[in-house]
Amino acid sequence: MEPLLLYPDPPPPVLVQALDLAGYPWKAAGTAEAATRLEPDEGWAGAVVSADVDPEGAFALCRTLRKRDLPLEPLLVLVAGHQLADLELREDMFDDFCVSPFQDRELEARLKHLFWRTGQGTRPELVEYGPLILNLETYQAAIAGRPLDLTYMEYELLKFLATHPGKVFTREILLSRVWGYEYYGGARTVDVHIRRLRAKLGTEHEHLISTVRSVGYRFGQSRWGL
Amino acid sequence: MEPLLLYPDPPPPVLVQALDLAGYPWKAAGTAEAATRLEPDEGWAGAVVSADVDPEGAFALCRTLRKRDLPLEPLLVLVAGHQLADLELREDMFDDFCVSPFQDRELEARLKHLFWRTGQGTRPELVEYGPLILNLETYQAAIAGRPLDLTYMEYELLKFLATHPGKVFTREILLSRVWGYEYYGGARTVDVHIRRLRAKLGTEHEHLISTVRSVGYRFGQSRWGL
DNA sequence: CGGCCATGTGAAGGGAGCGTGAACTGAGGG
DNA sequence: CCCTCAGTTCACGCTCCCTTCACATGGCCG
Repeated sequence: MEPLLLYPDPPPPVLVQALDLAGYPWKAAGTAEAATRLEPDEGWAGAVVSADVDPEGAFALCRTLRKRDLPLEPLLVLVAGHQLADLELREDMFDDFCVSPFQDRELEARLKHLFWRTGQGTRPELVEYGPLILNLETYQAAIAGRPLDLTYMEYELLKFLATHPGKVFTREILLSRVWGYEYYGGARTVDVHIRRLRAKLGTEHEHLISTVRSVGYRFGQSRWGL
Repeated sequence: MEPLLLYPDPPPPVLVQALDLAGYPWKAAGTAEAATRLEPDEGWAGAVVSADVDPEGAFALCRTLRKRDLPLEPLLVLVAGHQLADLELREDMFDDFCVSPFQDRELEARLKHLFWRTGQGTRPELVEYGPLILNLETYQAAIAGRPLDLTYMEYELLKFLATHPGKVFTREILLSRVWGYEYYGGARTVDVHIRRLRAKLGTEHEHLISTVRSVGYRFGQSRWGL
């Protein structure tokens, strides 16, 4: 799991304790610049911003995180009881809040519900097989969390193979199903695309596409076990 | 304002006190049948279900309210601290929760935030994505606070893209959805409008619209992991 | 071991797709 | 009538990548 972004730096000990107890990884940042600098390639899993010590800095950070090109979600703020009235003017800057002092398990329950909720709303149409994920709506692909930069034909070929895992296809079948029935070209074209796909999958995952000599190619495991 | 549905009947005095203090009208129901019988013509504004006395009955009611043709929203449950772990298995039965004993103003803040959040869905006068803001009522647009002077078609195109962030659309789909189903013209028209939009977004934000070669265009980015 | 066939590999060309500048059309206004 | 502006279309050129070919590699058979 990607780490949570915490504010301020260092974060309040009670917050750290609760997150460690719940098993959430985290990194702390004291400024928006630090948050950008420390951000993992896959982005933050979310943010927990403590606003009871430095409200101005905390909400300024919330605003910045929300205005990014890829808005940070979900965002949970910790507030003291006397700050509850201030939240009304900042509804758009957070997804949930927690009143200090809080129980460890309340924070954990809120994070769980937030992740569940934000995951529900934007459930895209996905093709998944092991570490491979294809997002059919956005034409994006990822292997083991790492984004894959695929060309159009590479994506179409991988999509076709991944939607029929374990099955072997001849080059001719692939040409007709992926390229189109009227396609007339050399069968070796398939080989080259398979090679590029393997290269982009990386040495760790290239075995996802296996060669069946004298027949064609197969994605994923064969179905002997079924 | 329509009344809130409360459970059980009679509701806990602390709950009644908090709601009366905040000015929310309410009616209590002890069973799902009573909830249906007492429901106003315009429907409930929401529900607050206290689960600390009778958890089984409370969550059974939640399930019933959620399974209706028009699911009741928003739904807030009150739980005792020791019940927090039970929430994980019932994520889909509530929108937010509050831990007893609670402060009056925490419940008020949670209801406010819930109404704000669910109100977003039914009243989208604003479209926001990161630094971009579209005001649908005034036909104004702004990027990172800077006003954008968009023409009609530019605005319509950007609005359509921004309301479906991450998703890729072909030129044909864009022509039919933005220009109109009966439109008959060259697909390159889309290219030119995309280019003008990028120019007006500025070099800092033009990457919000990305080209997916051989497919079409995409606004914003997609989230991975879920 | 040696021949043969199937597949992997590297490189090069050519064409499709898209960005870009500019012209054209029609509506609206002074 | 001329000017402006929005929308559309066109021509040009560049980039990318699909395709192809030649060669290398490797497995299977005698």
